[in-house]
Amino acid sequence: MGKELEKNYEPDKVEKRLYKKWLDKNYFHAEPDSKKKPYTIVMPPPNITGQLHMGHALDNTLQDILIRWKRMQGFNALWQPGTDHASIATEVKIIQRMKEEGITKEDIGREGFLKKAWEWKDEYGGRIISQLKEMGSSCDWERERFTMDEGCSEAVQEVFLKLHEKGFIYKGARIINWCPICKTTISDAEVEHEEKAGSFWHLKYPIVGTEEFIQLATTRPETMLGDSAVAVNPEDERYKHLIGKNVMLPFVNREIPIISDEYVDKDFGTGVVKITPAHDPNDFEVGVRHNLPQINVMNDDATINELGGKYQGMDRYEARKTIVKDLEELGLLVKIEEHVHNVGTHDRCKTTVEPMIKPQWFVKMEELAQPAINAIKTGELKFVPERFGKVYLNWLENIRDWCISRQLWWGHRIPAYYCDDCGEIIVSREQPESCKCGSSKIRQDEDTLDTWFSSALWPFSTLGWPNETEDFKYFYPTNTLVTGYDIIFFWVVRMVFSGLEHTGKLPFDTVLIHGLIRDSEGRKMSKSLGNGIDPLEVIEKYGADPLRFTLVTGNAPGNDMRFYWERIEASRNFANKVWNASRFMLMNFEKAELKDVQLGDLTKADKWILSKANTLAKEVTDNMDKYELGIAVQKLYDFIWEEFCDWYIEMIKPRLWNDKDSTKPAALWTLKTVLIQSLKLLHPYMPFITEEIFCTVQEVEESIMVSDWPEFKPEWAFEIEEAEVELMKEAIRGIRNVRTEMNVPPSKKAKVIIVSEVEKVRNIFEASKVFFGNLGYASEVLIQTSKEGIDPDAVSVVISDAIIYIPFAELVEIEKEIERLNKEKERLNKELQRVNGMLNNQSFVSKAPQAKLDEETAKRDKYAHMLGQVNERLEHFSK
RNA sequence: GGUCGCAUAGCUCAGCUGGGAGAGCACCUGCCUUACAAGCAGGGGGUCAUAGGUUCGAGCCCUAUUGCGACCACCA
Repeated sequence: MGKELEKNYEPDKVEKRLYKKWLDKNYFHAEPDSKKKPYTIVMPPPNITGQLHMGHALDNTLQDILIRWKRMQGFNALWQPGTDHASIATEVKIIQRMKEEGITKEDIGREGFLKKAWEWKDEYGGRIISQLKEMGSSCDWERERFTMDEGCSEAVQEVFLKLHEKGFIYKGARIINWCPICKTTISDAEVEHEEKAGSFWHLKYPIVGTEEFIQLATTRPETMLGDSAVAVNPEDERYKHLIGKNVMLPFVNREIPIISDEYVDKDFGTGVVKITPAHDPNDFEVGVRHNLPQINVMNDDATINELGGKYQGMDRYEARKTIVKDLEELGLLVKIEEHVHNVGTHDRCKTTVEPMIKPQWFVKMEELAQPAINAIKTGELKFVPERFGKVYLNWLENIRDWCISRQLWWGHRIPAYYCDDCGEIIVSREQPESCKCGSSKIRQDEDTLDTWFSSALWPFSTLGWPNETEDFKYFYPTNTLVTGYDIIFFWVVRMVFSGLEHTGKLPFDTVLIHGLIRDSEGRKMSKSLGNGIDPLEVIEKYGADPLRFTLVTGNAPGNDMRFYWERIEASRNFANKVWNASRFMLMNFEKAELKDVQLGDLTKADKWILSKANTLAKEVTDNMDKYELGIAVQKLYDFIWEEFCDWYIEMIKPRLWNDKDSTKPAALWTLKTVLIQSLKLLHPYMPFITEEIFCTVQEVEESIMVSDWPEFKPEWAFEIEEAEVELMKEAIRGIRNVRTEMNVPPSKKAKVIIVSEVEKVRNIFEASKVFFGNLGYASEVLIQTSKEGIDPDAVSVVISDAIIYIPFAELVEIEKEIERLNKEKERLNKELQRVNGMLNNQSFVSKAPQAKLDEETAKRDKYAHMLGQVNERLEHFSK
């Protein structure tokens, strides 16, 4: 053991070196191996435009913990990484950059644009990957994939063709969400509903052939240009007589019918609704039921088109203002009310979405959703925490057809071709030479697919599907999916039904959901607020281990977490604690020879800590099995800091510093064994520091990450010794406590006399005399059967089955001692009262389990005995 | 409108199948004890939101209420 460690742990000196070592040794790589059980996690692919943020840091920390743990458990662990082309997000960014250069998409055309996009990908795609590496992520980088690489694109084509063939993909003119800024359709999932203050305009339309008007209310008066009916509820007595009549639509002078439809709520507004099938999803449905014309009055940029008469060319909001003004002039505006309503906005650019009718490609969802619904109902698919299963189920049960075509260039181009002569639509892998009508004027659909169409296939496209590769057969289905609750709809749902449909298997069995990292005030971290904490900054200042540790500490799955630098510091302090415990060990090993040590050579203290470490391994594993990482990490923290450092290391110092002590080798062996065990358990959470210490202590190159995960060993279970050491700790705590209360400085040593009538107890203290010197500031320890010969005025501590006298050389204030004893008496009385309350309760005695009964009975005896001792002491002082 | 979550120490949060309220930070006291002052020892501080109920026993289960928060939703 010639190696030494620095006084403080300095992450920047070790992290890069260790990560490189892991890569060089190829530890992260997994190959199919029929002799081992696979464990697979597929990484949610970050966008190529992305920069590492706290969300990624959390997501990847959780995955790395699981994968490192399973790898150590002996699984053939594969963490499959990659990136997402993120069609719209990337395209927007590229356009922005082109704008700075004064170029538009149209200037350079589709091909030119795609060239730029790939350049972008080459430039930025690797950035987030290298940032993930700084986190310590143990992904199999050799397998890094991209949603638009050849294999993934093949999968996309295959799925499109298959779904089309089965009739699940269709093209139709339906109402879709249109973003007038991005100039593309978006899916329902991409629409965010925001409450906005608006107005409710009450208008009246003249009824044809009468002098009457019908009054209605709308939040979007400009859509009147596209009205094709006015609807009332069939049961509404006020309007029954008007059904079937026509109204004259102002400005466009179109006669439209008054119809009746259940959709209209009699009690809302005036009970009359204008119907605009081309610009409202509900009106669209009404229109279909009543066979109304669909009149699209807007251009793609949401300006009014040629059907809008004099309003042509105006932006939708400008048209709104002008139309309201014009209606007012005609006396057709009744009133304006304040009105708060939900407005659909595009989640990316926050532009108000315009519903429009356009021919688009859709995936028919109802039938595809069914197996995904069953999977959660049968329990085959599990969410952690469970409640997110409801969110998932609710979405699937109310699912609508998925609009998958996008008017973008960056993405998978739809494999559909049109014959210019006969209008035939041909879905095929390659561009057909000619149409069956004989024409060769064939062109491909201009649109690309929703970016989630390819991510939906990610768990199997990355493993080689649609080809039956060895990887696919071995690693698929994957096991755990780790992601945030914000993309359950976008991604999780779609992976599940896609996996079931195309591979016949669930893509994973468990979805571990985590929350958001918020700022210290609980706000979402966002660019516009500028309140984001850069994980790379945390790593630079404190290291990756403290960051990872912080992200899993004190958090339950699915809950949001606030970020505090203080918490990072606390984790850093813990890392440093581990570091220094290891330093302590190394320093002592330098001066000693490690002999062969058998379990029989161990002292009670050794057995106590070994037994505790053994239990710890079991508990941590159990917690991790249940994905309770926050609890597991808390147990590790408490064990290492309190039990191992504060108690065990302090207990063995006298043995280590005394070369003549025959138990010194046992202490060294235990120290090392328990430290190594702790490091292994801690490794998934803090990979770097544990590796550095492990290799230094073991003087090996072989990594801790490929060592065996500790398992519970029956031969390490020492219940009796555990109880004995706990008794000794109780005595020492009592002594320290009294000394502080009596204001005795640590430098003042004092004699300690332990009196017990129980032989077993005396033996325990006899065997642990040595600890009282350095832990209890004792100058001398006497153990006796009776209090004979002890200064009756000495300060005393009553513990289970013993009383400890400390005759300080100086006089202590007797009042203080009496006060202290009285407090203790009060405490014991309260405890006794509680226990007696239970034991005297007939229903408790008859109904509580025997174990609980025994436990409480034992406590009663113990407290009663202690109380007797305390009373005896008090009697003495009252004389 | 619907669904779900949260309410526990000054702050931020844990608390697994119901069985004597925990951590980190902050605060108070005393210690530079040869692994660590990024530390050691000791301490104060909680009607577990409110009201009922189930139970021998409730922070935990049930019901209602209040206050936050999230998500979903076609009231024009």
